[in-house]
Amino acid sequence: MFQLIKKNILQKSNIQDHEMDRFTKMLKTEYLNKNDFFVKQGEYAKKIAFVNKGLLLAYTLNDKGNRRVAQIALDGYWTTDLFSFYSGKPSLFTIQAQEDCELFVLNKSSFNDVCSSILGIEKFFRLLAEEAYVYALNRIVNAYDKNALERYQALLQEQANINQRVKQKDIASYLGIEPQSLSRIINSKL
Amino acid sequence: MFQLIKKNILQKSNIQDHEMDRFTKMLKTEYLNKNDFFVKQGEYAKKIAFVNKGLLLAYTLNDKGNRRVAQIALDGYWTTDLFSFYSGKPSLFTIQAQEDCELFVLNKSSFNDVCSSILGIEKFFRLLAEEAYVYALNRIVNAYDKNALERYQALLQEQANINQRVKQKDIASYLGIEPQSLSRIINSKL
DNA sequence: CGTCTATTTGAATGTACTCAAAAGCGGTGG
DNA sequence: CCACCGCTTTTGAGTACATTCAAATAGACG
Repeated sequence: MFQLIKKNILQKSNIQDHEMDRFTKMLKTEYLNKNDFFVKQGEYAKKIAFVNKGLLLAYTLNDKGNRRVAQIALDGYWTTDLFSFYSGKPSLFTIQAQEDCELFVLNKSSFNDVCSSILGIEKFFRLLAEEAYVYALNRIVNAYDKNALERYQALLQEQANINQRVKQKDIASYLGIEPQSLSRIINSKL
Repeated sequence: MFQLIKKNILQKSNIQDHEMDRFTKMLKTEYLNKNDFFVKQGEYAKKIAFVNKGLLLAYTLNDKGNRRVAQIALDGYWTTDLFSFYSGKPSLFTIQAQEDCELFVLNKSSFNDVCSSILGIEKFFRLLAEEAYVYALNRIVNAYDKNALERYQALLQEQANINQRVKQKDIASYLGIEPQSLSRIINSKL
């Protein structure tokens, strides 16, 4: 049941078996149906989720009322509105299931508990956040220095099968372009 | 001597006085002259620095050989090439002093030591990374949904005096535009 | 003072956007 | 089971914001 999350954690931090067991006992399994919300923009993110199976998108509504996809969370990813989760302020993003999902969830107090009481878990989440930051910083640089085609190709390189699971318009949004533009890019490459 | 860094840490994590003393004893003070390098792209980031005084820029060279400024580190900021520091691989960014700097520095083993041995320091760095990630994610969304003028205004809002310390061309680079464009933006607002 | 770099200004260009509409696809109900 | 409806993707034409190339001016540093 917990193979994926255990593997995920052990990649970054050495956790003893008995500590890992204590950790997994704190997890609550939650199921979301396609289009269900994990958190809505403006509400409060009280939980953090490991995606054991499924797919969620984190997006904001921009000035024109369109989605801007900030994050694509596939199996093996952690997701929440981190700003809200950790500041207690309203969420900046809506996080919505794009497929039926199986999540392992920690609420805020469980999260704080496991961080402070289980040796190695706080370190795991530090490394997770650092890695996410490194990745985000590179997205910023690419947003400015790469054109839409290059960004699309780079994404396919990382996540070869993403266009089989994520709608083209959502990939476009994630890449910072309009769906029409991505369509043109894809159909003019020949 | 350590007021600024103590304040910085206590904002995120409760650290006992004696632990804080142990922590500050691990710090090495380093001075950089203007234009000195903290780390160069392609080399190895072996240290992480708290900027007690001064200003550094982190940038990469893009395909055309131009700087792309990814990060502006003023007094009170932490900086390093986090990717290199934590993976041991070559740096993606060059970090260079733009003013004479006073830094408090930890090498990798000191950093790992203080994280694992001082209660609250690992938590501090987790929260620091999480906050940086949240900030970066918002920069991505703004890169895509705001135009150059809006991004410039938002930056001035956050860091009102940044244009007195950072060259216009470096601000332009940080905002993802060419120096000519920022010049036009500034001089056509009237 | 002279040189090098930064900033400003001009004109032409290009990438992606906007508005618009057609075609394709998928789910739902008659 | 097929017809319909809504949403996604494609395609076209005109537009806009920022870029590129170019050159002049201003400013900083030795």
